[in-house]
Amino acid sequence: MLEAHKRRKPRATTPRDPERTRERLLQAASREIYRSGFQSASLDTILASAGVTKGALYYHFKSKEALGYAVIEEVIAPDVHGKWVRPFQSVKDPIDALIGAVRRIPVRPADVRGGCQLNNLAQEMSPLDAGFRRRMARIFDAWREAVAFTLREGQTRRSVRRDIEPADVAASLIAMVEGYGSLAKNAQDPKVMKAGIRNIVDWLRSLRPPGNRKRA
Amino acid sequence: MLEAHKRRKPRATTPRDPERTRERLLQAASREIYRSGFQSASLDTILASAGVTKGALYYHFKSKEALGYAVIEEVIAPDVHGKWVRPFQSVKDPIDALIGAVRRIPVRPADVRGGCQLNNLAQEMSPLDAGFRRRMARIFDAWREAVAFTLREGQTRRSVRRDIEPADVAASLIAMVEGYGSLAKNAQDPKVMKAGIRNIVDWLRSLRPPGNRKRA
DNA sequence: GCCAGCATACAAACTAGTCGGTATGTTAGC
DNA sequence: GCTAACATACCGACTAGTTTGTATGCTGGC
Repeated sequence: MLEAHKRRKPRATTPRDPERTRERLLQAASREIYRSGFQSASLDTILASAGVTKGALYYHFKSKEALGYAVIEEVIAPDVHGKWVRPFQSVKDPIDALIGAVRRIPVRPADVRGGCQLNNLAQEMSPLDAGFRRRMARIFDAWREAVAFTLREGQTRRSVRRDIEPADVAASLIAMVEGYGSLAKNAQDPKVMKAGIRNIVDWLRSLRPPGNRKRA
Repeated sequence: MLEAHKRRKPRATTPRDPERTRERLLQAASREIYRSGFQSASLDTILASAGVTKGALYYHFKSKEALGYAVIEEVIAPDVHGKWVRPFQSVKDPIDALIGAVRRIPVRPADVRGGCQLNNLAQEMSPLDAGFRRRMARIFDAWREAVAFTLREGQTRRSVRRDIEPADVAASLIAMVEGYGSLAKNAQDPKVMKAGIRNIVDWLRSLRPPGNRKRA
């Protein structure tokens, strides 16, 4: 503390770019929450990872809770939307589309070990904070509704069995995806997730109308 | 400190009962971990709930981590064993037995909101602590093996379809149970869990050999 | 000059864990 | 049977560190 004169700022990053700073905070928070959970996520870790300090954080977000809400709305929700909602907005064969989405679930070791970010946070925070819970419930609802929608459409086009209830099937699909994700996360083993995906795919195939089976 | 003579101990509880003290600590820890997760579980809260102080805790357990391990081995493991392993050790009809176990899943609001204790802890701690992970992986393995075992037995007795792979079906069952549990926990709604249970039961019925269907 | 956009310093509360002390229980020697 | 010596079980204050959040200070661009 003797040399009080070294006032040289590193200035490695862009001098002033509030939007970028905010985005860096969001991404850093998302990573740290993914690793440690929300409650145990340390603001200091987030700040170090984002390369800013407390002042920047509390300029852009009024509390840790608000930062968490923003991560849900601006990071997690768009991610789920891009993987499980948008792909089904216009589709030829719903079963093919669902199988494709299931097959696109990441199965790299790091992904399997970390689990599903939405499910992680939902498990941790749903009983503890209504703000978290509601925001994530909206994401789950949109997910389920998108899957049910494409199944209903498939039923009218005779590419999906008509003796199944789209809403129930959609819920089952999500439950199996998250359930297998949980098992694989505990096992810390991509093979568990891959086996789960195969089971889900087989089950999805069984939803085609009889006589309309494509492959084995 | 002036009146050094009042040496009357309240003695409301049993004067000295180390086993009981240990058990109270375990139960209190289990409750607090169930509510807040392991990382955010406060030792002070556990101690207040158990009615003892730090000395007692660190006499019986050498660290918070050790306390967590003990909760898994002495609280969670026996619970899962009693619900998902013992019931299948000798059974007439595996499908009936599995349906019974699924139907016995607690669906009271408090249970649904809190979620499955094993799954909660597995989700939180598996990527963070190998000791936790291994202990819980053993529980999941025993669960899956018990279900697969009873399915295999059913196959030899012609009460279970022979074109299914017991290990896969067992994993699917667990994935669905935990997956629906997750959805219901986020929704904070027993109806979600009840609907999931109905779906699981229907799926279990489809595992009977053709022509051996019992009820509708 | 002014103020948005941060950095810095600090506060208050909480964390796991340690440590000296103490009361109770058990055993050994006589 | 009495007591010294020791072991067990537990208390509660204390430490060192971490937590979120606040209050203030600085700085560059318009």
